[in-house]
Amino acid sequence: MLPVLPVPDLPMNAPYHHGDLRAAALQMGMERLASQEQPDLGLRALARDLGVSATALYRHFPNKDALLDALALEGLNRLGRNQAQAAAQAGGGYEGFAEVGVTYVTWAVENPALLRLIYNRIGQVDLTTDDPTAMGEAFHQLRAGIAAMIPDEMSKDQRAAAALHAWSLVHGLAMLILDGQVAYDPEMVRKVVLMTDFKDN
Amino acid sequence: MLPVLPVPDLPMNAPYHHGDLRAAALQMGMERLASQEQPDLGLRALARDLGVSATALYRHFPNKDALLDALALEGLNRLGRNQAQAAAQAGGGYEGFAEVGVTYVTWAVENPALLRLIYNRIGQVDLTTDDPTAMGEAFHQLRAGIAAMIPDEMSKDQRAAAALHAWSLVHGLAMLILDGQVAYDPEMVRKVVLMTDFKDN
DNA sequence: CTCGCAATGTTTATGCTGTTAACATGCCAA
DNA sequence: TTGGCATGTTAACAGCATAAACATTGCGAG
Repeated sequence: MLPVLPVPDLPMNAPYHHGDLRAAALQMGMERLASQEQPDLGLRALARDLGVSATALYRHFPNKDALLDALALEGLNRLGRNQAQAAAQAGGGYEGFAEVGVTYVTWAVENPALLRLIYNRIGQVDLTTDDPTAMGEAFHQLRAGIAAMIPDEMSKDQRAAAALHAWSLVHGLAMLILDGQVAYDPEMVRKVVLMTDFKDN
Repeated sequence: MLPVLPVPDLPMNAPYHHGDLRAAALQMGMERLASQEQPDLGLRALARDLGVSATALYRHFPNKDALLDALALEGLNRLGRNQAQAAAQAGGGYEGFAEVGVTYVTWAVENPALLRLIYNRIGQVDLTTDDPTAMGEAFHQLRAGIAAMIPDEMSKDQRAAAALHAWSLVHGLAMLILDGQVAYDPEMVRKVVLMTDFKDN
């Protein structure tokens, strides 16, 4: 009794085969990226894991780049939320500033392929796409999250320089770690981040 | 009189077709990298430009990765020499430190594909290769060039942290510029680099 | 001087990739 | 109920790295 019969009315059991592929592709793509180091995906392998034909994805994405852009945008939103949350939780001043920086590096270490994908894709966004401002908007949010920790009493130019300094520092440190040039160590990250001088030069 | 006859003893006139391919491949590869943004090479295109068959390169390199590794190593040596020269020319102290940092970013802006190739390749060097220490040695030289500008009176730990800070900062800034996140401006670079505080925290 | 071998280059072939076109299926609206 | 549109599949193409078999060249030993 209680046989498991296929219910055609409920698309939740089979969400993609005749349901919401694209969402499934994006989710599977994110899982793939989460479990590997390099941001190389491969349409055929992805379709195979989805139990779908290789060319089915072309009904939902014009090409591979569009799929990767969508994944990069999702990753960028996650990163932006992560930074905003860290900025909100952290106290003000120098200590909080370091906390946000450590958060960025930690996220990068935990999501290497996603971080790489974000910066790989952002450089070559086609502004003629249907949603041209999405990427730029998400990056603006990331910058805002970083800039939130800069002391208020600084001049506008100084604030911009400080924000760029902070971004460059944590991004470079993250990249060096991801590329295997330096081992990840939260203590070391904090120490390195705290070597920033907000005084005017 | 004085006819230009083919001198078979001098391989300089036709260096590759029956001469020194491999050297020609590396040279052509470097030229290719110098004239483009992305470090994607393509064996077939390279062989075509060399006027040689697609598979001819396999007589001199076990595979594409080996070719790219060789190019990355050459690029790393150039970068290391560039930094060493800058460290030697620059005065000591804070100002000289900034000069070396600006030099790194400038070189990266002028050699985008090469810088990307270096950091792409270094992460996955196979230590079982015939020359395992070449890459590590070149990177050690680069680190030494950066560390040369750190004040002498600092403790060993502080020196290490300061060197890592400097490397992360300039590398991250260079990457953000190469990825189109921030426009290149030498003044801005110098200002950002000078926001480093060597005092102990 | 010549013969033979090793180094070097070419041709052919294999399996991978992204991508397109032609064909099939299924759901929803008129 | 039926026609059309969204979605999926199959077949095919070009380009990629790579391997195997074949061709050629040049150099060194006899």
